[in-house]
Amino acid sequence: MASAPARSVRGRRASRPSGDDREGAILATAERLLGERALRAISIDDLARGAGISRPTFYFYFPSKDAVLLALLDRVVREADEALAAVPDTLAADPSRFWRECIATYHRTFGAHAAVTLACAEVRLSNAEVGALWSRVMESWTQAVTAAVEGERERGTAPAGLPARDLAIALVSMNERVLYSSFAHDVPTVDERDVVDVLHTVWLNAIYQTTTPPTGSSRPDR
Amino acid sequence: MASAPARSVRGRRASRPSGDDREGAILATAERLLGERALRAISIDDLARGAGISRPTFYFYFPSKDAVLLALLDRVVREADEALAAVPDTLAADPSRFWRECIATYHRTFGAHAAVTLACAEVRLSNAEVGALWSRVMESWTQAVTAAVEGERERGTAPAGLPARDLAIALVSMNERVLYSSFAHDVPTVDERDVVDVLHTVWLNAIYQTTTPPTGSSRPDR
DNA sequence: CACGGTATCGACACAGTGTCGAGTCGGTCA
DNA sequence: TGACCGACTCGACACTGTGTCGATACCGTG
Repeated sequence: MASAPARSVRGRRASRPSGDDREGAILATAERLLGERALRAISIDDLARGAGISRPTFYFYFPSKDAVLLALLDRVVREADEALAAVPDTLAADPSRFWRECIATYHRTFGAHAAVTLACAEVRLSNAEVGALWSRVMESWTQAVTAAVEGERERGTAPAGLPARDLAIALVSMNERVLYSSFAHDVPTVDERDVVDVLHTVWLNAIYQTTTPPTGSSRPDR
Repeated sequence: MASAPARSVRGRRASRPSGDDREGAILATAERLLGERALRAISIDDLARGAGISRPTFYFYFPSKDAVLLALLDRVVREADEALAAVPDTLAADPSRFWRECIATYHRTFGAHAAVTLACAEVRLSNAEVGALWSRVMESWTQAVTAAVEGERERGTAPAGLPARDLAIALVSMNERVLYSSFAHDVPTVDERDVVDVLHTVWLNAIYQTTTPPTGSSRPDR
């Protein structure tokens, strides 16, 4: 949906770099520059020059600077979806580990593209498309958590309490914000090495209302 | 020299409005326009015109658009500080009520200036001064919670667990994000009427690890 | 080889920001 | 009273960045 418009197959090996090369070059330049400064401090001219083209030519590939970021976010989101799908479903056997793995996976994936994540967190407030994709991620994460919590309650593992969806929203929101602060080195922030641990603990308390998780935490040493 | 007479039409009023009037007018215009659209869609010319002055004159009062927002935020923060200081310290007698009142106070105060709050949440990512003030609020809120949690633990009311500061950061961050979504009518979001309730419950679980709060909630009906 | 889609850029129009210098105005003091 | 000062005001300018348009070059295909 959010990927670049599917153009017909472009010319093969030619003396001139193909459009796909250019598109990739713009994307690569953008991610590199985002590591140095904020998107708002990167002009379209910077992006174009970095990709070896002129500013008007940039518009042949992307309608705006934000569209480049959207494409970048799209890649990261896809990566996160894949990584999350690869998390083994140990919810029944070892719920603590399951929640921890999910949280750690988000942390790892978005942390690996912190520059893009940070830029998107800012742009999503002003750009509807980035905002929509971001919301979609939050929503799907929320739905998955809601379902898992309801499952645990049916199994009798977790006690009843707040509507599962409300609880899920609160927890997912907390993760977003805490992870963001951690990537941005915001103040106040949790020590980078402890974030996953801290979030994990709050999740368990909120879902199971118990100090000691149902089964031992995979990293109880702090 | 040889100034055109047609040019000096302005300044008809008997007494010129004072600088304070202008400053207040700019602030008022800004808060009003922020209720209609985002800061980025408000030009300095809009602000100046709204205050009855020209664009260059705007710069006599504020160095930039962001500075106006900073002044606005400063007022809201002051208001929040006062409101919070007025919350009765029932931590020992009725902890549940105490936490609820604190959360509700933030919700009420910032909610009363949702437009300013929303604008600041966006600008703080790009403007260092707004960001610093915002961080200061987060930090002081965090420190207060940290101290209260430590107090509860010493009293034996709350069990040991996560370092109090880490727990505080996680909870305060959650509040910020959930309250923001609520004001912004973001997706996913908790129903406006339930936000305080939901946050309150998660706080109690995280701090006391118990389903039923130490003493009855002041609004258990949902 | 000419045709058409792909790709490219110079030049322009435009919106917004910030600054400068030239003023106006009301009050103070010699 | 009139020279002066500081608060206040704005027209005009310089600058930066965005987005568009029309002209043109390139290249595989018929």
